[in-house]
Amino acid sequence: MVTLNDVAKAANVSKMTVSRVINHPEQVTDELKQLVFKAMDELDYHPNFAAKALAANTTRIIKLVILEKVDTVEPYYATLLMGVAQFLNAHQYALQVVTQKNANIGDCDGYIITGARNNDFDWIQDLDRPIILYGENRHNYDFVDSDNKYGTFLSTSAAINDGYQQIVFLGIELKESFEYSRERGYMDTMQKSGLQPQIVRFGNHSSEAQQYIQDHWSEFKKNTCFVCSSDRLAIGVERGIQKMGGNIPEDFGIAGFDGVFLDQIAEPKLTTVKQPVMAMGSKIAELLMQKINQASPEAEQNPNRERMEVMFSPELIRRNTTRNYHLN
Amino acid sequence: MVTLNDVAKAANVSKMTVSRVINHPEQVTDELKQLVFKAMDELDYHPNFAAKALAANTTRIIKLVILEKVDTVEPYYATLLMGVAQFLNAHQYALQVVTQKNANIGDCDGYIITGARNNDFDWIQDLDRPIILYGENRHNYDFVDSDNKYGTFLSTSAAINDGYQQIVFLGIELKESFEYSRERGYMDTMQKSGLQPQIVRFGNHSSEAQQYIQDHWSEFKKNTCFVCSSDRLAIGVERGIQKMGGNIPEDFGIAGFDGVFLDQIAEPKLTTVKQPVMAMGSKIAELLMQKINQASPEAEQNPNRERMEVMFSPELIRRNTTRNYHLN
DNA sequence: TTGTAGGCGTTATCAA
DNA sequence: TTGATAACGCCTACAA
Repeated sequence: MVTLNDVAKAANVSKMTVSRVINHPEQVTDELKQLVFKAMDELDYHPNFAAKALAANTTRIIKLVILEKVDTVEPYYATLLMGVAQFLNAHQYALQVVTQKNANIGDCDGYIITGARNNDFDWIQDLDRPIILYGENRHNYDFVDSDNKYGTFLSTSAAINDGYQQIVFLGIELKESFEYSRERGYMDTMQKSGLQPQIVRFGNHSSEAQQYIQDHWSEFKKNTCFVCSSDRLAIGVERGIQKMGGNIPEDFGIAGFDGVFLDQIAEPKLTTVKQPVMAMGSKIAELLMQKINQASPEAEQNPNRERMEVMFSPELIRRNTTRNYHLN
Repeated sequence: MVTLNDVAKAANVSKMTVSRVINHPEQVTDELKQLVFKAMDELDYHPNFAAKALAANTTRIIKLVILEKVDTVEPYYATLLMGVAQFLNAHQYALQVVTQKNANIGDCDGYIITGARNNDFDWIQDLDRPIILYGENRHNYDFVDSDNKYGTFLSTSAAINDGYQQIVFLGIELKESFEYSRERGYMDTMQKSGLQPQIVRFGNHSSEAQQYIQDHWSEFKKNTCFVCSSDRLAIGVERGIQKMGGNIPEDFGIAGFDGVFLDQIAEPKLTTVKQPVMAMGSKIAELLMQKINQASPEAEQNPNRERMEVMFSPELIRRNTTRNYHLN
């Protein structure tokens, strides 16, 4: 294993100079820097993760907390994780994937929390390291999310432009921030267009949405679009319409939300609001590292400090469940 | 932070004794052990990951290599990862999730490799740490997998017992070990029952399976069961049958393979061969740690050493795409 | 601007 | 069986 010392010898300097070239390059003359870089290169030097952590009295470990029942684990976690991992790897941080149950075993430098519901915040509050949440929240925690309101604005206004007359919103029966934002995006867009909003809500299961469509089939005139708060619901709607013999997308349109995996599984493939999950994962890691590096007890306590909220713009992917897919 | 030293003082012993209590308890008298345990407990001592790694000249990092295009990432990865993470966390190992591209950045103690295809083995061969693969292979690497042959034995023989007359196997067009095993399980079971096997193969996409069903609809008599090599294919079959107006499960049965996520998304829900993905994840981690702890250059080189192959028995989940779901 | 000394928490080695 | 010492690779603090 190549160490600082080896590089130092090769470059004919002390190991502190090498260390400085890495961590405080501005304190070293260009001349020496060149020598050191050359030596590092030739020896293929890679800093030792553990030694770094030990000396700095940090762990260089980030915990990714998944607050969902294990058997429910949504497919987007895999993608989110890839994004997180990418950034972390590049900055020599290791990852620990945990559930709430075993989250307190062992130390770490910071937390990424996903799937947090309102009743999780008691627990989250007790964590004593920097935290970034995946998902907007009303508890004043820093977060990264896609712009949920803008997302349903996109799908709702597309439905309007496509000429659907009746536009129904299928929401998730959950008193969570992201759901409110999605409903708001729909409401605002409808109102601006002078259209009558109509919202129904279910648990996030395709079967409930399907059942709803079948039970209320007579209420839907041709030329109706269903704007959904998730692809799961959208798939249920699609099945319900197919079962009742409705024509997609000519007479009935469907727009989903999420754009991870499920939208591709559906047939016809879903028009959906796609979240850039991978990029969001990287951003979360980036923000967390930023917080870790600035971390000071005062800063953390300061009620006036600015809250970090990063919203990614989702994108409307037009596919085969809304009319003008041929424009795509 | 509580260190070995703190515990040692509290227990009135040297820190080496404390260290031994943790790592070589058989070398310490019961008397002292009790004292040390008590002190550790009272102080809530947790060993320092980085210090351990530094002293032992290891990294205590395991790389999980995902060899798939990022946008394809299958949902089961999330579940597998939870299994791996669970074991690793319990043993103070950290995880690094990487793709092939960035797998060589930074050191590690071992590799877990998933999604390896035949053309990946050139690269895998160059890795110089213990390796466990997820998935059987013909390259003599240690692996954990579900018993693929047994899996299709289960689904095929259930189809026979359910009284389906014609039993068609839909395979994945891939020259990979797992696919051969699944086809073999079907073939053997058919032959033993004196039935005529019939195999067709596609890329692993639901649309291809659906198309096949529609194109060949006239060839399938009522009382046919489609045994599939993946839930993706099974979903396609289900759609094809529905489109053609076939009756599931009375006239046409479907059995999938995998049992992660997709089987639940289908409607009717799929009868499928479920792999215990979470448990397999834990087992992979366990085997890898075992290898790491025994690791010696000779052992690794020894061509006679026993290959580790752990097969998990999958389970047939009877749901609504085969006849006797009411038995469930 | 550069170098020296000491310490981070743990473990292997050797001595008692 | 137990304890003292040195080492792992890096970084901070201080000295030159």
